[in-house]
Amino acid sequence: MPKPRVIYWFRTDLRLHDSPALKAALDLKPECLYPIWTWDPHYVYRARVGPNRWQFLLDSQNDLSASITALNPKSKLFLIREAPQTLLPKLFRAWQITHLVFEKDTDAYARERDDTVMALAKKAGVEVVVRTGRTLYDPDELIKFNKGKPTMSISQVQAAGAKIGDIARPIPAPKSLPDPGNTNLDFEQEVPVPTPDFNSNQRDRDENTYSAIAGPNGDFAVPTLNELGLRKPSSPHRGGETLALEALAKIIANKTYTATFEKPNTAPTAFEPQSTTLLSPHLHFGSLSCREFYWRVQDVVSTFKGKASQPPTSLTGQLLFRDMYFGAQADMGHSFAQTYNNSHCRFIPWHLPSEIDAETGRATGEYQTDDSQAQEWFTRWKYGRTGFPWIDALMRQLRTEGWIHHLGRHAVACFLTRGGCYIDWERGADVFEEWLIDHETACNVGNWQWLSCTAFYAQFYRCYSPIAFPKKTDPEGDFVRRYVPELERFDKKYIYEPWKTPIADQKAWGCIIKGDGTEESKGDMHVYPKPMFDFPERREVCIKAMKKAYSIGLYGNDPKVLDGTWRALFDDDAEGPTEGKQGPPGAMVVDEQKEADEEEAVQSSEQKARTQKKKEVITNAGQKREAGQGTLDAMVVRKKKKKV
DNA sequence: CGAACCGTTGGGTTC
DNA sequence: CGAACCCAACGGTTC
Repeated sequence: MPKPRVIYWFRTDLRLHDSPALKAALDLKPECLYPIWTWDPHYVYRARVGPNRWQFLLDSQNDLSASITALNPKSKLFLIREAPQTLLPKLFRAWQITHLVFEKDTDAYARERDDTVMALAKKAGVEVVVRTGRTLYDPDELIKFNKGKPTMSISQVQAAGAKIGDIARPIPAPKSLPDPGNTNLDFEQEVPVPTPDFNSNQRDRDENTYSAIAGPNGDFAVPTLNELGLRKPSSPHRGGETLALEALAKIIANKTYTATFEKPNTAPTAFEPQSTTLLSPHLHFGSLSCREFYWRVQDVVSTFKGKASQPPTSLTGQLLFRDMYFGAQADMGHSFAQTYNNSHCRFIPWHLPSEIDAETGRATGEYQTDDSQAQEWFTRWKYGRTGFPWIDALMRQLRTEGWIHHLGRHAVACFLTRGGCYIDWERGADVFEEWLIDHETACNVGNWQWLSCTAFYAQFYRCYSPIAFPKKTDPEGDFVRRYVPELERFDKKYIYEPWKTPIADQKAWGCIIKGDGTEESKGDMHVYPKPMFDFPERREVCIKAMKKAYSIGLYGNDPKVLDGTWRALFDDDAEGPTEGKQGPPGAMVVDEQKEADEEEAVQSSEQKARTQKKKEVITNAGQKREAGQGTLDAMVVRKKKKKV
């Protein structure tokens, strides 16, 4: 038997401590171990990732690479710039690999990717070793012990978890690592096609990370933000296992905080420091193990002299919610992240619905602008110009720092969907995906469904007020003053509703409340927009619309949703794109043939204008661009035409 | 089977 | 000022 030559494939497990998969690799007693990262074009071009999360990823990779080198000066994180599906078979041959080891990943794309890679490994005679480590429980096990169904409530997770058994204690980081073998790459690099590039709006120059397979210096280095062509990151939150373990230690040192933490009682208005742990981005990239977190907390709780908090509100409870969302996503795959064809997501006729590729049934990443006012509200929401200081402060904090408090996320999500704009939760999820440094598809999508009352939660009459809610924890308005500095000098009486401020006071406090957020400040006088709608009025409209949608009771996989006949069930004057003749022909699907027929049949100039408007494609940045070559639209069109 | 109760995180009024 | 209660009312689970 030849001695094992092992590739350890790092993905969302950028750490050395508590890695069951890395332990499995070392247990093989390999002759050589290659710690690698495959620079996947799916992540570079297809996922929405802003500069702040890129920075966090590169931080995490660089820190891990340094830690590997500290254990073995010959080793590092070998970063190889090619899609894993084409790269790995070539590596198997070039390095005479016997084993491929990685941590299980149940994300929809990751499953497909790993299935492909496992088939290729089998073909190459390479043994694959997979270990669970990303969540407290294996999501597939959770489903199995939840009667084969997705975990949709925390009690289901707790019941299934009790059947699975104890959560494993963390594994210490290895004290040494085997040498890598030769690192020859005597094969051709397959350079990916960079279009469509969903991250083009994140760049201010060309992306150039595929210039050479082992990087511009041939040293397998982690790419730089410069190579990625990214705009400058603005977040103060930085990544890496070293920082993660330091941050955890600091939290654990405060025994009262750790043992009595109750999420609903933490303040979303707190900043410097924030009221929650901010460990979520480390959990996402795997620079912190969830079991390390769980047991360090549990050990404090079990020796705590006072009354400790309990799941689901306690710190460990937060990890259970994470597992719940993974257990839901793992069962539903791609359909989990969209309404269309989702068996567990309620259908609500929101504005700005996702465009669906009729062939695959999957969201294309684009959306339909059914209503110009909703589009304007969406853009104002995204860029923090709604005229509601609480909402705007949160969205500005999100954009610049990449992190906001969980309850702040509730506030902006409720406002965008069922409690204000009546805009599709998928639009909000897209923005969070782009800007959050802790973006985790399962948790992000799950929480957007929760807040929009389309899954996990149904009490839509409980609605967050952008005025009353922040007042509870921040009557002075310090949070708003920090992130909406033009209102810094406003009296606390008006800080959450500045449009009520007398003109004389507006002038005295240096900010005029007027316009829609597009107006420039004049001299030393700032301008802050008027609220974009009357909130109590919108709340009433939304609750009424939600009540109607609930009574109709469709889910995303209902035949009426799939074929578009849902329209007949909703009133023409209700919220949402419900107007039978004016709306897109089939559910959220744009049927190209029908669209073309309609175009030909256009008679009035009014209709003509509308048809032309539909041809504009709105990017995830809310910027209009021409639909054409290089867009996902174009790709889909090509695919369809080929079939015809 | 129906009623009661519960669900991590609402707002407003009353006491 | 904090706790208790109502508002108008969801689905899922328990009894």
